[in-house]
Amino acid sequence: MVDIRFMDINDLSKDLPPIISNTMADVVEVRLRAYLKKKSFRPGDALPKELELAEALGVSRNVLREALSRLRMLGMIETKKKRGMVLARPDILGTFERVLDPLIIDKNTLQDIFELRLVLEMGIAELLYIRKTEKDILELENIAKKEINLDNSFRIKNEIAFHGKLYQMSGNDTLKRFQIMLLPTFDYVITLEKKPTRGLINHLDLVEILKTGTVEDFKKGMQAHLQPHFDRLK
Amino acid sequence: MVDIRFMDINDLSKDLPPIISNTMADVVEVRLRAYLKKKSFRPGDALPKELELAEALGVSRNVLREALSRLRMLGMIETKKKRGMVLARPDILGTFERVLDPLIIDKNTLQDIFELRLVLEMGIAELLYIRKTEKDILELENIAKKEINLDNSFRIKNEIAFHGKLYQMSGNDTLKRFQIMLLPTFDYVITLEKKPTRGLINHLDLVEILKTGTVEDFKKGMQAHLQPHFDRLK
DNA sequence: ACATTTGATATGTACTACATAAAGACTAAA
DNA sequence: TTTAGTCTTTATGTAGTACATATCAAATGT
Repeated sequence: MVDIRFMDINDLSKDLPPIISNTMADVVEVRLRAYLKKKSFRPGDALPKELELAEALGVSRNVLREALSRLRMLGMIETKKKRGMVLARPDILGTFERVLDPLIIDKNTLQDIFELRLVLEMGIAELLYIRKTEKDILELENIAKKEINLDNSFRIKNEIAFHGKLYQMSGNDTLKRFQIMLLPTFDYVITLEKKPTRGLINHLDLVEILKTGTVEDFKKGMQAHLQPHFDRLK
Repeated sequence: MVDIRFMDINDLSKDLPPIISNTMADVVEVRLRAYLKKKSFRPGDALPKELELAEALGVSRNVLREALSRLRMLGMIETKKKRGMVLARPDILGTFERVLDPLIIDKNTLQDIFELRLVLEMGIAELLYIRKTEKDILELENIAKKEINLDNSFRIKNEIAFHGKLYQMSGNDTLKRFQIMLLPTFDYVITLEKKPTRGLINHLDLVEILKTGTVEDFKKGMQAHLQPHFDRLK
């Protein structure tokens, strides 16, 4: 027998996990997911109508609609007025952007995302060299040239343009669209650093490497370019 | 005046963007987002009650609740019985996992995600070397050792375990949780390749490099490890 | 055979009513 | 005074009904 007088609050919360009161809508949402999964609908397939679903699940149409609303927001289903509902192809990143957009991201997550950006830009070299074109490099160069003497606010925009172009050059749509997720980090950096820290390698240098250098050169260049940021990590 | 006979379909769709029949719930969702953003609530702050919000927006409580339900699902707000609260840490990836789970991802996206994985693993080296610990390396080694002779199905699990451990060692929670997003790609690879293609460097080699080698060594090692995959890209 | 109208139907919105849980106030006992 | 118990108030959760609206499909007219 355990003497409860000697149990501290931590042990207690460990033994008694908080009761998660699932609302009906939550349950219905999960059930619907399982249903879609089980019946393995193909995109475009018609779903039963709301009333039928509500009745089958034994909930009011209200509750069912709340659940449906969530799935619809995630792009998992689409509803037309009379057509009923069909299974759709969820736009993976579309949902992401919605969450991230108006967000007061807490500092830890922001830091996480910033690091994620570093990782992406360090790892993008191979794709770049597989898919870069003359035209792309020219555009990138134009972006880099513009930044010669810009004040701070325009500098950020140019940063975004440059690195965004790199993502686009990777030829990977999903990656490209990730930029939206990374946008907050560009401001974040500015607030972190007192004065613009510049690596040994700037954007124009990177462009030059893309033109004439090897993948290895580019990796080293990007590393040097981002070095100031890495130095701040711990 | 433009002669419509000479306008092709592209110009037309440009001038007449498709009508997106925003349902009230959609609008309310957006409005609520803007509201939260503007007022920049702190975590735990109480929101006006449903009736007040509904009245202010001029919609029924039903519609409002659909919108609230979505925000709740995204983790942007939490509602307790007597007071609605705003949550500051919308679980960015939590929503992701929900969408991705039962998903029939189309092939292009799957390919995109696979490439994303390659990019991440190529770029993770710096973080790893900043944060790796003896204990982590030991655990990683144990995972690598287990895979010596496994049949195919267990091999996938081990792949996942190994690379998952790498993500975890990066010390970046967001990155770690990305693994869930990447999981489908592991199967994807298997279906792509006829026989298990192995790079010149295997998992145990990578562990060895982590122990004694430099960051540069590890980058080269990872590159060699993933080379077969890069070879397939175009 | 084609264009128009009309009816049926499924989703969208509104409103009402009640259940339930939680916070706060109030009371009684140690 | 503090603690435990009860009651009241209140905001959310759930159910049900009614009607609006858009769309498909069949019926109708030319």
